[in-house]
Amino acid sequence: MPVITLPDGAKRQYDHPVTALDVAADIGPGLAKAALAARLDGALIDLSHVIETDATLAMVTAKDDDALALIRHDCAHVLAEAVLELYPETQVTIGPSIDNGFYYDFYREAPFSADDLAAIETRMHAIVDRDEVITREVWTRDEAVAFYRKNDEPFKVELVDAIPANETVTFYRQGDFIDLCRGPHAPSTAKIGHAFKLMSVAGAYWRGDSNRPMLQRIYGTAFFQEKELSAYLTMLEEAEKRDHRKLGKALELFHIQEEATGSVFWHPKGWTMYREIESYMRRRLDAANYQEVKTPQMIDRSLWEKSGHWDKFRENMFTAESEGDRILALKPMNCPGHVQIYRQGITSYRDLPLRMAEFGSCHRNEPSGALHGIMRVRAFTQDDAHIFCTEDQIDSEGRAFCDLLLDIYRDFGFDDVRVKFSDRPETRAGDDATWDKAEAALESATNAAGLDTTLNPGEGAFYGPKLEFVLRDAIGRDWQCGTLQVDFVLPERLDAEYVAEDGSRQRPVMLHRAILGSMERWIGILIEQYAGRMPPWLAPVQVVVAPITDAVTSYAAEVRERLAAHGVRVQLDSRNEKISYKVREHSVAKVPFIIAIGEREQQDGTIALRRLGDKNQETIALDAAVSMLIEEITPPDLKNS
RNA sequence: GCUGCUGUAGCUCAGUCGGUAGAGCAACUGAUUCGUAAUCAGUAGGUCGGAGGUUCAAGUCCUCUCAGCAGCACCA
Repeated sequence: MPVITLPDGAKRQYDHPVTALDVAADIGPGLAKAALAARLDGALIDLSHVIETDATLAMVTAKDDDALALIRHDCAHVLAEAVLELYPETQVTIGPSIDNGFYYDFYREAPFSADDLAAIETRMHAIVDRDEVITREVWTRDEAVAFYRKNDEPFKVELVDAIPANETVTFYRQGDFIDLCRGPHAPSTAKIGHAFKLMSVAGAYWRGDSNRPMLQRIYGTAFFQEKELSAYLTMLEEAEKRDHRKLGKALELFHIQEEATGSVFWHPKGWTMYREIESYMRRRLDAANYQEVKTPQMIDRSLWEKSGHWDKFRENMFTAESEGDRILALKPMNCPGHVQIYRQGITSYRDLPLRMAEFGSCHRNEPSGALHGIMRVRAFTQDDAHIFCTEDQIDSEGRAFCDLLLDIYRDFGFDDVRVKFSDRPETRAGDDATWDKAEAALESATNAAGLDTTLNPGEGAFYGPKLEFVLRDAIGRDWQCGTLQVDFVLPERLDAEYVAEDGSRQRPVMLHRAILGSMERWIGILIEQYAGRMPPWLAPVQVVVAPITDAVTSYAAEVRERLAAHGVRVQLDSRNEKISYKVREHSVAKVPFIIAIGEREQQDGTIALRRLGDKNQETIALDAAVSMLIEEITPPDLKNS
């Protein structure tokens, strides 16, 4: 008979099998009421689960980390129940909890409208109020298949069919609704509470396969407390405000228009940022012993055939015609071009590692649905480089790269970087020994750099393993920025070689690497990270000098001159407007420093400085202010030197 | 690319039952010289994304198309 060990180490002995709920009730009625599920020897179970042997047991309540996912999953079932009650012709398929809520995929001819969503949500509240008991049932797989065949639900039949014939499956029933589900679930629908909301409906392919039918996915979110829900919704609103597409327009950084979808028109202010970032990167690359090059925008198809891109990447390549039937392709990548430079002349082992960098403008014909502001475009510039090296140098080059990348990310204000490690895919080039070596080298590079990686099994490129450096945007979307890829294949295909110590000809390894990824995406991420309030060194306009009356304009102009002479991006706002109007306007434009000049400042040779976001201002002697501002706007890599 | 939604002034949006287009902000002009997040007054601004159709009449209804948005798929 079971001995139950509780989290505090206490043991309870029973002379008969008990349910998790029995144990909870034994501990106290409050706990029995609060319990949503339990954890049996670490695994989540229903409260109704019968325990027959010795085990450790912990109750899961709203305080538990897993509890939110649990009620969200419950909520998905309530959503499905509501949909079936309102639209009986609908087929339910799959509905899990996800990071910020849950969804359920439905098959139904007619699309769900916004009004439908409101009606469904209302019905969901009613179902919660009904407090339907949620019960678990164990069926044989064959029973389940027969059930769904009879109901003519092919999607469910497919799910159950995938399970081995002699196994059992579990169903969860609440009211008249029953669904194939692993569980666990809370004991009744009332446990969900009312702090939930349906967010949107959108298409989603059945089983994530674009060749299969499209279902309608209804997204929702749920919390334990109403105020948690409203906090989440407020957070979404705030995130929307820092959307780079809105800010890019509002701050006059760039625009995109119909005639050039997926390409950016950089306005003077946006281009100032762009150039500042490019200059910074150039300094960092110089310091890290990279050599910068520039390769052709269009290259004959024959080179892309050799490199393998024509085969594997043709759909995404733009082409142009010339001289009759000659086909040129706009480069989607810089690597083949770099190999052409590498191949000029003979390379000695003494020249390796050779680090070749390019701010390479690439064109890729991305699917229309993939385009997103300046984050995902068809014309973009990579801070690309290829390191030609020996296999033995992969490790040290990888480390140096990770260090450089982290240092650069830090300079831009990103400390929290997630790294995905993609190892060997099913179909690949190169033998296992080489892969072992490459993977080990990449791993040691990340370890040395102090990076935590998550494994992305089998997601490596066919030519080698890769690291992907991922940042998350304001709206919670992940964007891949940096990458480090080990490549044994391209040097072979494009016949790159070097002369080894013993005089033999050898293949170099190519490390493909980017830090920012694309200039466009990087700037988009920066805008969202800072909500448009760029660090002073990146701000398009760093200082505005605003005279309070005409009488002091000449002194204000002098202040402007002083700053401009030191390379400060400074403007004089001598318009006939009140100082409060100017302060508001330049604050809205997110200028980091506003200098107000009045009679007092003119007389004393001072300035009144106001920092963006501050309510107050300080009066500083002009000389001191100039040197302070110069320090403030100095790019991070040039500070203290 | 797929599903759904959206497209009206530089921006944010309103526009009823089909009856010939409206607000705020921005812009421009004038007045105001005013010490830290919007001074007042006036003026101008639109082939209603594009093409076709229905109608006496289309921003409004229908078809096609382009673009944007959300999600899915894609991102070597």
